[in-house]
Amino acid sequence: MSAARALELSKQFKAIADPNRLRLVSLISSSDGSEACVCDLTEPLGLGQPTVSHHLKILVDAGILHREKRGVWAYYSLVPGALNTLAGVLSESH
Amino acid sequence: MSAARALELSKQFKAIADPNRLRLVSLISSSDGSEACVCDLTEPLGLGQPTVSHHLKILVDAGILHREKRGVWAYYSLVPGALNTLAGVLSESH
DNA sequence: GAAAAACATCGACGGTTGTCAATGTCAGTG
DNA sequence: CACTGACATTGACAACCGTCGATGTTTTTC
Repeated sequence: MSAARALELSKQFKAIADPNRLRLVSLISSSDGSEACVCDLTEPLGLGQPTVSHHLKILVDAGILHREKRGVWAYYSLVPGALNTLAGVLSESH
Repeated sequence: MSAARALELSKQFKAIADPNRLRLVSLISSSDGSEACVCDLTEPLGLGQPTVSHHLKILVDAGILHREKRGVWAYYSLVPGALNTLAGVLSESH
């Protein structure tokens, strides 16, 4: 694996290598319509709203979550295939 | 996903969420006999021996690599199924 | 337009991480 | 037993990370 490819992949793995972000992804994927707004996510995680927004931004920047603003709410959903690509890296060739 | 389970998984993801450790895993899995010693790994990564040993220890502590001392050399290999378990987490239920 | 609600951003703080130089440990060699 | 080579451990340092309180922005409501 090239250094450049490793750096690229590490950015995505870093994004999910946090307990609260793993729970965010899990909560969103199991939500109604596979999407959730920030106000639905703060209480089950026990974190403040700014902290949850911060984590969500990291996941969006890594290409794992998608953000859609509808009215006053921001709805977050999984980017199709993003996690599967990472899963493929971990299971290939061994 | 429970907070405890998320914490447990995040420790393993943190272990591979580093470009040099991703390359270590890749180098080892593609090595002859699927194992390698430290002296084989320092040069392709361009890192010092203590740094490589440090990264390898993190991967061993996370249950991703196995360490076997034979004479003066320490041989590192993949723990069977460890990466596949992580891959399963990323591809289940969505 | 004022007020409220949802969310983002900023600044700051302790804790963690990746790297290196120096040193320690242990097995093999002569 | 002294020496060498492979590796682990320690200590130190800058950089980064997760969290929070405070504040800014935007949309809806009255």
